[in-house]
Amino acid sequence: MPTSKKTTPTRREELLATAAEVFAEHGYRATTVRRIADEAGMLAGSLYYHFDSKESMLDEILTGFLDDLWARYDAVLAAGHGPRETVTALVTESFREIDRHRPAVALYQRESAHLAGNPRFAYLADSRRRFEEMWLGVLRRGVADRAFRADLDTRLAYRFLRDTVWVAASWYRPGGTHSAEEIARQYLSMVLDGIAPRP
Amino acid sequence: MPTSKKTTPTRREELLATAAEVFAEHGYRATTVRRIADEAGMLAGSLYYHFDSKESMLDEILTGFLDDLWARYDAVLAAGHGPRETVTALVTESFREIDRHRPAVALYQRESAHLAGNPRFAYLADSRRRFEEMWLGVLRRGVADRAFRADLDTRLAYRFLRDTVWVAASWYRPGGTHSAEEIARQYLSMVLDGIAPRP
Amino acid sequence: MPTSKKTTPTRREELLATAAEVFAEHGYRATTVRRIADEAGMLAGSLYYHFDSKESMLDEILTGFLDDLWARYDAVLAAGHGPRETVTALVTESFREIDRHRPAVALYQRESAHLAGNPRFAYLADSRRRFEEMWLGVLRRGVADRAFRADLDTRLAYRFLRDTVWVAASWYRPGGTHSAEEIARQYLSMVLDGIAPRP
Amino acid sequence: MPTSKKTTPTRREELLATAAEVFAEHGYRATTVRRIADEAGMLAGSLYYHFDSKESMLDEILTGFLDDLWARYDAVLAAGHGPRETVTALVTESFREIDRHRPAVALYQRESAHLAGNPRFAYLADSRRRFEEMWLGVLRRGVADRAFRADLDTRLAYRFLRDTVWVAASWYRPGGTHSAEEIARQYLSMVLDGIAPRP
DNA sequence: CATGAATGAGGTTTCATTCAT
DNA sequence: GATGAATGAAACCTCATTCAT
Repeated sequence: MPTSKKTTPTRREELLATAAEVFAEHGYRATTVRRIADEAGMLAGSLYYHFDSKESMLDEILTGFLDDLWARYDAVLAAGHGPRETVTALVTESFREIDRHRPAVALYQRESAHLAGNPRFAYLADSRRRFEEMWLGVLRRGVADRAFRADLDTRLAYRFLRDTVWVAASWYRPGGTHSAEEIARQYLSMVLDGIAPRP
Repeated sequence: MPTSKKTTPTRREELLATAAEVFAEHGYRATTVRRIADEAGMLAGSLYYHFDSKESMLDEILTGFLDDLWARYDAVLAAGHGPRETVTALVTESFREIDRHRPAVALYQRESAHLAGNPRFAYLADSRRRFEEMWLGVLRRGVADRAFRADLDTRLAYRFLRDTVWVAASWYRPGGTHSAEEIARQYLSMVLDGIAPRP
Repeated sequence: MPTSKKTTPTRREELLATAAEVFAEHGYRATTVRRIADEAGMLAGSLYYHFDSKESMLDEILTGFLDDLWARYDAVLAAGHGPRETVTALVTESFREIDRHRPAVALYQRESAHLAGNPRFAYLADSRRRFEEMWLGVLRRGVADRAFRADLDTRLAYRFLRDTVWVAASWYRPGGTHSAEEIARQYLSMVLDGIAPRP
Repeated sequence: MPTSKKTTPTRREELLATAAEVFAEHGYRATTVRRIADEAGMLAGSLYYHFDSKESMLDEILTGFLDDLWARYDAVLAAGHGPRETVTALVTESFREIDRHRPAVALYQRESAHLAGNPRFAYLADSRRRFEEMWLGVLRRGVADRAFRADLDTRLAYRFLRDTVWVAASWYRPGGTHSAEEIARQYLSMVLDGIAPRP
């Protein structure tokens, strides 16, 4: 019986959620601070009572998402499952994360590549590296254990998995016909077993 | 009447290639006309001798790419292969297109969603629709023909394929270790047969 | 009967002292109300319980300083000394004033010129005029009395004295190696007798 | 027949002169970019074709002045005069500099203290140090040579001279009744010999 | 007395675009 | 074909000030 930790969100959190939504829809650059303020029912200047800059909103949105994501990934990795189960759990957690933080994930997908050059967002490159290590590790172990095909190009498979999962944030809508878990199951069946029928 | 077909590229074409490169790297909004001009070794104002506007550069880049792409897709569809072969051919052509027009593809991937609302770029929504119809048609026929698994969620598989292929434009570099055809083969083996070993 | 004459300073006075310090350091314009409030350990809005506006703080600081200064100058002038003694007394009182109200003096020196146009600060121009009259009077009397050199350009000497004294507020720090009186003595010896040795 | 080296000033130089004028009159902070542009007969944004920022205008004005000043001071020092002549020459050059670069000097006087903390303006602190060394050197040599009084407090005299000279920029107007050289002569007679008659 | 939150005016800066030369 | 200079709209941000609590 999980007691909801969610107390009433602070004004900051509300505003960040609004900002994330708009950023995700139009892109960071194309989003004006005025637009966010409009959406929040205040004047553009008023946002600066809560945040230092437009960039710091972006920063907070991305770190909030990544911190949460890694906490969950770490829990999965700590469980010590076999490769197939680990892939399953990681993909499932990823789709759950899209469910929880859709705008942040879409934003991350859209902007992280060119933000990574900015010192303030160096953690994006760090995260990307951990990501790569994590997936390559799981995939290689899977190949070694014969959980995955021996001829698998793990680097390519890593990119394939990474992209496939996160791009879903661009079309996924919480409360749609499929739950995050269902989408994860479908994706996994394609990735693990392919779309061609097994004999 | 010197219509240059594939001989030396015109100055326009050179400039468009430059613009596409910069757009792809930084995003359309974040790219300044001055930056494109710098890269082309001229002043910002001088670009307006060649193009009406920044938007018209974007337009020309995207139509150039889509016209080419559809010509090739249409050729594949006209060949009348079976579903598995058609998927194979379409995916292969897609990766070849990334090879030929990488910046344009990356740009398309990044910007098409929110450009679609702009009347000038209505053709993006049209293209997207044709895309969807094409893929859904192939996939459904494949399920009917038992070329693909009976339990395949074709809408989800469509998104999966679409995203998976195009996102590759964000990391693919022509002249890397894998040719476009090799990457296509690897992707197809994952999509068609999965990463788990077949019994 | 709590009229605080010179006992514990009221909160207003404390806040004005803080404001004067910050104004003097960064200039009036460059000083934000928030900065003053920070320094005073409160929020910007809270200052408005004590003062009408940022400008009224400036006003109070400047009038406080000028009222005090003129009371002292008037006492000197009323004493009816000769020119040399009067100059000595005025310069000494000026340095004492710097000692007592350093931030206010620095502020006055820095801002009075362009504040003088503002009707609210018309008293600055008045004060400047009285200043000029006072000094010119003393210097001219001194020349007439042969207390000062016959060839003295009194207008130039006036500016020289005025500037020389007040600019000291920008580097003087109370509690330094020299007392106000000592600095006054040194200044006077330079002004009255020059830095070259007297035969 | 000194051939005027002054070719027609570039647009940049014209704009800098305008900016310096306005900065000097109202202070750097209180001066809006729009005000400068108005004075120059253009729109605020147009200034950014010529300069990176308001700060870079300030920077260029100050470096232009200081470079010129030091070139002249260095020439004086290189001449190897005795202390009294050196002081005379330095003060005279200073007043000439006020004549040439009045707004820049006024600006320097008004803003250098609090700009010095800004890394971009570190050269202000450097210049101030060289200034101090130069003056202290001359004064000490003068005391040793008996050109100046034995009891002279050289540190105090340095400040006295420094301030006295530069503050004149706040009231000096080129083309007034006194030439720069005349003012210098008067100042020097006060500083060197005092305002009291010599016996 | 003080806080937290907001306003609104105005500031600096960016940038696509124009145009005479 | 290209340059140098400018426009003008709109962006981000600052800050004195207000006010309910």
